[in-house]
Amino acid sequence: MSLRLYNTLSGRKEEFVPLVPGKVGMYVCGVTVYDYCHIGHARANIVFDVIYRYLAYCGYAVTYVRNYTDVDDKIINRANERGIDSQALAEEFIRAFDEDMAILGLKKPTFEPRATEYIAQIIAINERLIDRGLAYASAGDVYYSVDQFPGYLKLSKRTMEEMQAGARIAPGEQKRNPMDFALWKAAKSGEPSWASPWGPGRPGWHIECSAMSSALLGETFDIHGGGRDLIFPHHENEIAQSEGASGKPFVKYWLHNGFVNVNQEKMSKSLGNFFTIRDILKKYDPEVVRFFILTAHYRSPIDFSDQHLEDARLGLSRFYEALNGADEVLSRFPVPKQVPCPTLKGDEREVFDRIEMLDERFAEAMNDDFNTALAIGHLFDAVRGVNRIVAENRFEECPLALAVLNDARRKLVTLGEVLGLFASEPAAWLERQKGAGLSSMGIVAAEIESLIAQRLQARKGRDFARADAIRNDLASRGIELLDDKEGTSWKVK
RNA sequence: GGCCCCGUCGCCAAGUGGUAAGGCAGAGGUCUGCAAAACCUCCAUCACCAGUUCAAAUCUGGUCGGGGCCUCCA
Repeated sequence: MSLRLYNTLSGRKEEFVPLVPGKVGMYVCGVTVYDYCHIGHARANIVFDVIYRYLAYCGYAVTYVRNYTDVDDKIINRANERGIDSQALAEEFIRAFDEDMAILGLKKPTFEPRATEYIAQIIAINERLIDRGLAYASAGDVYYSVDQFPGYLKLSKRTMEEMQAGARIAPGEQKRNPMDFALWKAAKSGEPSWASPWGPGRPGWHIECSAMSSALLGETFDIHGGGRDLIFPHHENEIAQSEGASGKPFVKYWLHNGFVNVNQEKMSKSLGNFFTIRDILKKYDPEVVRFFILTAHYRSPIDFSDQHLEDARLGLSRFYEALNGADEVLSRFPVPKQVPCPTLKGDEREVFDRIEMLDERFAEAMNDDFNTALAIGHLFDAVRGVNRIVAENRFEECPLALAVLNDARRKLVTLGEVLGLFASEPAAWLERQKGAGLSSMGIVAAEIESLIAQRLQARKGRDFARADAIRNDLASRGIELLDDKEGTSWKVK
């Protein structure tokens, strides 16, 4: 059973064969740091975080590079608006990005280079492209001559005619072809600049990724990822630059994640309908956001809405409730060395087998182009298995059930970690949810506890009308009471 | 205008040739003083039409509906 992934370049799923056995070089386009990240960035970064984790789980030594583009028109414009230095602005949003990603539970990539640290390499690629006749200097700018690169548009699968037919590009005065793009821009006053053979200037948009990826991963590497919207022009231009300069294939597998929509409409900066990660985290647990994103396949569009996040919260709670239930049992019963079960029932066997098979089924799903939605479906099966074993409560006569329960718990946590999920202590996570729910409902725990005590008295006196009145009152305020042998607990509905 | 994607149960969502995963919601049952939670059982033939095939949600053509790219954007 091998990993297959959808390669945008070929337009189909392919078996993953790394260039060097056992190793993977992966580059993912990070952010241009001029503003806070939105939920679309969250999706892209979470998706590739999971891909990174899964490749490592499969035993690959992964070198993961995710860049910061810290020099760009937008950064300069925004800095000028605020009257501050563009490098200071970039620093501010690099920090914000790091904070957001940390809260969302992202693992740190192997390298997080910044464009401005690679100016020398950028200039070297420019020179190389000019030498090879693929680029030309013009009035302090350098442009890529797309006519000279035969493979241009092979990633986005379009033709020059198609592009130009609908293009709203005004031919720049210095460009030979309106499709040509800037590799280097001559400095204007008030802009950051570096010395170059063409005079002071700064890099164009796409060149920084070609420079950083080749410096850290080599001229050819395995996986390059990013959002769909980067296919054209960004990744197309990266190919032209990198392959033009090296004469070698640039990337073996191109992976692109789908968009986040808001109310069925694409969320984008230009439409202004975007939510920042910070806004969302005021309302939702970061793990709920991650769970929501991973319940759909990474290439499908997902629709962001309160309802869908609420659904995700319920789904994730189900996992933590089950883990918590397992913990309670396991804290009461030691897992025995010998695990006989003299009276194993047929359907019990089935439950145990499904848990036994969990790793394989998970891997099978993930091996099919990182199908996290299917993988989570399998994990839900294990949840039902755990709940069932706990409900059966046959640990005295069937120690095997305890061993399987322990096994299931361990597997859920291990596989969950591949997805970046279930890292919290279940009891603590559930407590946090209760706390967060309460603060938005204007009720305090002490009041609930007091009402529970009153209800207990009523029940003792068999005054069930009174007891039920209290329960209904709480229910109408969003608090659910749960009676069991140990007493009464509560949770936020 | 050119190119491309999508349309699966009330909602979300897997499934790309062999007879529809999973979650939420719903119905019935077990448990319970009654509930809740949990467990058990039930709950879709895949927008529409016409083809290809022994066999199609999955392939082809068409229709309708939704969305994207061609411009900064994850």
